[in-house]
Amino acid sequence: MLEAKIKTSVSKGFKVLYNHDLSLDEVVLQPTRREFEGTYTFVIFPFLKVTKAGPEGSGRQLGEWLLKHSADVSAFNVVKGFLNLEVNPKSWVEELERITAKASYGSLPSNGEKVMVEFSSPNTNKPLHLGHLRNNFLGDSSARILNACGYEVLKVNLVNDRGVHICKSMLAYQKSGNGETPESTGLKGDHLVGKYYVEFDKRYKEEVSELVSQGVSPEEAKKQAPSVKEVQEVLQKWESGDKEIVALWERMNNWVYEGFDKTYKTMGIRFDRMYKESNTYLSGKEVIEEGLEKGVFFKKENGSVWVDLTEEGLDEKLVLRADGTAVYMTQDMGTCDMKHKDFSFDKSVYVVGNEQDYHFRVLFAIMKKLGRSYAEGLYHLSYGMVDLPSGKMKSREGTVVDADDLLREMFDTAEQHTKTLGKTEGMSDKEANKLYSILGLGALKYFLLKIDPKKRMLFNPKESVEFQGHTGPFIQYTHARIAAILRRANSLEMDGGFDVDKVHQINRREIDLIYRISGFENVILEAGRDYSPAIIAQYAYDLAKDYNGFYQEIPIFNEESKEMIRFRIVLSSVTGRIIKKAMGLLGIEVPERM
RNA sequence: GGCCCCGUAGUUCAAUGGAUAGAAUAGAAGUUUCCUAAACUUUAGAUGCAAGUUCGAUUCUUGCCGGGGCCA
Repeated sequence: MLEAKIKTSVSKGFKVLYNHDLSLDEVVLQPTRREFEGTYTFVIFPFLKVTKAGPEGSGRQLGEWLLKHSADVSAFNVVKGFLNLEVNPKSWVEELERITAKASYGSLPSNGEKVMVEFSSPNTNKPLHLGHLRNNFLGDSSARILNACGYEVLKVNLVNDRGVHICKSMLAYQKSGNGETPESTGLKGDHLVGKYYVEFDKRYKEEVSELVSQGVSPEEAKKQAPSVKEVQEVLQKWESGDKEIVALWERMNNWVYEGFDKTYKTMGIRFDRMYKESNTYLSGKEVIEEGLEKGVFFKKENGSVWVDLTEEGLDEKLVLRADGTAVYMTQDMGTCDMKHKDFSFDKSVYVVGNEQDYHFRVLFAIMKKLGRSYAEGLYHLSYGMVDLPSGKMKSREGTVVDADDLLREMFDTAEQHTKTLGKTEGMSDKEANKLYSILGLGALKYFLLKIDPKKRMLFNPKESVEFQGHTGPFIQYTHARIAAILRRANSLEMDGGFDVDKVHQINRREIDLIYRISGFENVILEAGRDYSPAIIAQYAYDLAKDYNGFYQEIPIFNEESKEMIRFRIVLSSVTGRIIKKAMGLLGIEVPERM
């Protein structure tokens, strides 16, 4: 708001001084670097042609004009081509007042658009792992951010519940399951099914090495292993609706769903709608027909159907096999239509790893070629892999970090840290456990979300359980500190706001804080535009950092002027509110004490 | 082989084409008669290499080197 006012003034100044129209978007105000006086910096260089003067001269001209005509600018200095503006203390105080009064600060008004966010999308043959966590946290957070940007959001999970992978678990279970159930084993359903998936793989490997020892080439052996054939049989039975197989499939999938539900609940993640691939995998055939009619697709001699995307800079791509069976692209086209029919979205976001970049480029290009009105709104939120210090996670080598284990460890670590610091005093067990969960999840979510989604990241278990420095708990701690301030303020009956006209002087720390606070909504928009929770994460950290600096330097209650105390309480309160809101956008809760 | 992504302090991450490249960790040195020291302050330390575009490049272009991914 303050920034917008100053931008308007700059634009006006350009009109008056140089008779040049400058849109507000062209006026870029960047934060003044620490070593110079000022808050906002306007870079003159790009406009020298308009001002027809040197950088210093132009800066001075504009600075003088602003000083005279803007009530918000109290001083300026020009260094080379940089015009640094200092803001009137009163303007800062008023800015804080405006933000305080706006209960909805941090939630932008509805923009009338709908966005569907698909994420998680697990296979039902094994439990969730660290890679899924990045996906889930990203998807959940992006949905929250888009919602704050004014979109109506629908979170969906498209579960891959069919196919050869689950058949593997089923086959192994048939052979050696002995009627085990989650109840009989005490294992979480997804882990039980995962156990049989591993068992299948073990058996399969044994078969392969057996064949190899008999002189079969490794490549052949992989195809010839009896298990391969058996799994294909199970899959065919499933596809033809074999009662026994379908019943087993349902039973085992239900175990997995129960397991997933628990994990989702622990993570604090919910979906508005579930799609199951068993319901969608046959869709897309009608799109093939349509594409052929429209001449978007073409048939090769063997009957397979292709799309030519060389004009789009891509290849020719198979969309239906010669035998008429679907490939992934087939069902994704169908599902895309289905989703739009269900929700009539303006945007549809797929949170999927970057190994599928090419797939989505093709899918979106096809939907565009088919003339889908919503094709422009399709977006692949592509994220990088999560590596371990030991290298890539590989399920075959057992280096996968299990989600449930990891969550458990985070809670345990939170408990240890908290107890070591003696912070559980006066807390009931229930409160304490709730706190461990908030802190453990906060640390984990923050650790995974603070990094630019697009980038591949390193998950160092040691650093992930760190509660100091650039971490979730650091920010949570700041919130708890503020909460303590507010409790005291409340007990002193000093939390009723302040009188703008009675606050005359504020210092650098306070300015930094208000400046940061006033940038929140722009940050939300930026994060929404870039689909990047990392931007919010960085902001929350900067804000907490600013507050701690303020807190350290300025004793809030030890101050003569009652009005200044009240002002600082409001400043604290607003900061706390925004920390809570920002962390909320990451799906992270903040405690009142810790 | 074709296409895509990534190389920034010892390490993990930042930086709409703008000033002397920011943090965090690890290292060194400090701050608790005072609102929560899970904090704060000080200090040292980096753009893979080579050209080009530009008033100005970590950012854009090209080549090389190194890492990763996708395609059959």
